[in-house]
Amino acid sequence: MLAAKRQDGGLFKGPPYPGYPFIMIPDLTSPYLPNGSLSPTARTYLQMKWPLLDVQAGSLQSRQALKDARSPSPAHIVSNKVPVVQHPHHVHPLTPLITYSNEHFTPGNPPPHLPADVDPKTGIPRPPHPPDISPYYPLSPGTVGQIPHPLGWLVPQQGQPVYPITTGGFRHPYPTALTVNASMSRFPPHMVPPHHSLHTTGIPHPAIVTPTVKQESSQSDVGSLHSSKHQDSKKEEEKKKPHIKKPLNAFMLYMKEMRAKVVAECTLKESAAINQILGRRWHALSREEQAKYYELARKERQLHMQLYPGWSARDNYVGSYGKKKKRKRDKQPGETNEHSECFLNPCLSLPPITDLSAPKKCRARFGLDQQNNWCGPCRRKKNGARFFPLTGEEEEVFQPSRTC
DNA sequence: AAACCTTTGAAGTTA
DNA sequence: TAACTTCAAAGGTTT
Repeated sequence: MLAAKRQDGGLFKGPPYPGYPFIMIPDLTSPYLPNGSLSPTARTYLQMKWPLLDVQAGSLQSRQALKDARSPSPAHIVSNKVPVVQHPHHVHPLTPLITYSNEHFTPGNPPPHLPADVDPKTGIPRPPHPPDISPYYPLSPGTVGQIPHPLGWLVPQQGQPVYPITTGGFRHPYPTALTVNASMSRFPPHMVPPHHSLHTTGIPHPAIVTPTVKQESSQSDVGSLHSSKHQDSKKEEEKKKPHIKKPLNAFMLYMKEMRAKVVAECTLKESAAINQILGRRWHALSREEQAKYYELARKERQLHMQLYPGWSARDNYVGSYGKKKKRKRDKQPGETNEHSECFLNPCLSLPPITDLSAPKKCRARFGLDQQNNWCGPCRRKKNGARFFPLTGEEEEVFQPSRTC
């Protein structure tokens, strides 16, 4: 219950940036920018994500927003921002938002004169990503209109039934709207039929990961030694149960969109380093820009709730999916990050990070405007922080502390 | 081959 | 209720 309350946006815990709810609440009912135009983010997202999903019957707070979101007629929707083709194995199905127009995410954007990207694997120069097309969707010119909608599982295809009712012959990554509704109406959450590992196209949904054969075999090996019938049946259930991934949070959505761009900008290829850059860029975003992602993340959660009423993040915790507990590498206090030097790369237009291990949780959690909520160590560190007015970005220069 | 690294945020668990 | 933990993505690196 609590989770549901938290997810519906009505009882949001204080967001990292206080401006978020106040910015976004009006946006719930209007995906339009202050200038009156529909924001590309909302435009693309809403057009693609909510054309058909019936969310009005429930009790979520933003029903009206969703209703409104679905309302715009095609004439209202500028199609030039709908370039998306979803690679079934790489793109989250809930990721039409990847279609954001870059123009709205200028912070940290590279200068236009930057050279074309080079594929790190092939060495072949990659064409620059068209501003309207997500870098996650490599499209050849003229193919946009031919490529299935990234939300094909939600969007009607020409000449095809919108929501084919499938039978046991197929597994669906996400249930179609019909099956969603059916499951919602016919089954209590814990009994939602797990028949959604594959889309009607047969393409496995990236958000749903079926345990691998190897995992299953290893489980069965163990089971052969110690299992009882009860344990076997339990494992059978687990085998059948698809792994429904968590909905992406705002930062994850941002990362997904911006990763390719950052990779293209500099020579770094290591995700950990890229993520550090993305984290800094995230903080460099204006609140309005961040708010877009928070809003999208909120809708992701809503949609996820609609699709998987009985799902809980707990389902993905260690043990329920057969993952081994992560091993932790001991990192000595003060140990410098091996990638620090990478941040000297001028392509980042950011100052070098002196101490990458410095925690930022208070800043991340409360934001700069609520420093009174920060823990003591973070406040002290903040006092010693150095600012770089050129980028407007804060750079902390202090000894690492594990306090926060 | 599997875990690690690294980021933020959501949500779960623990004390 | 605060603090802590896990997981979500990504892919090169480490074990």
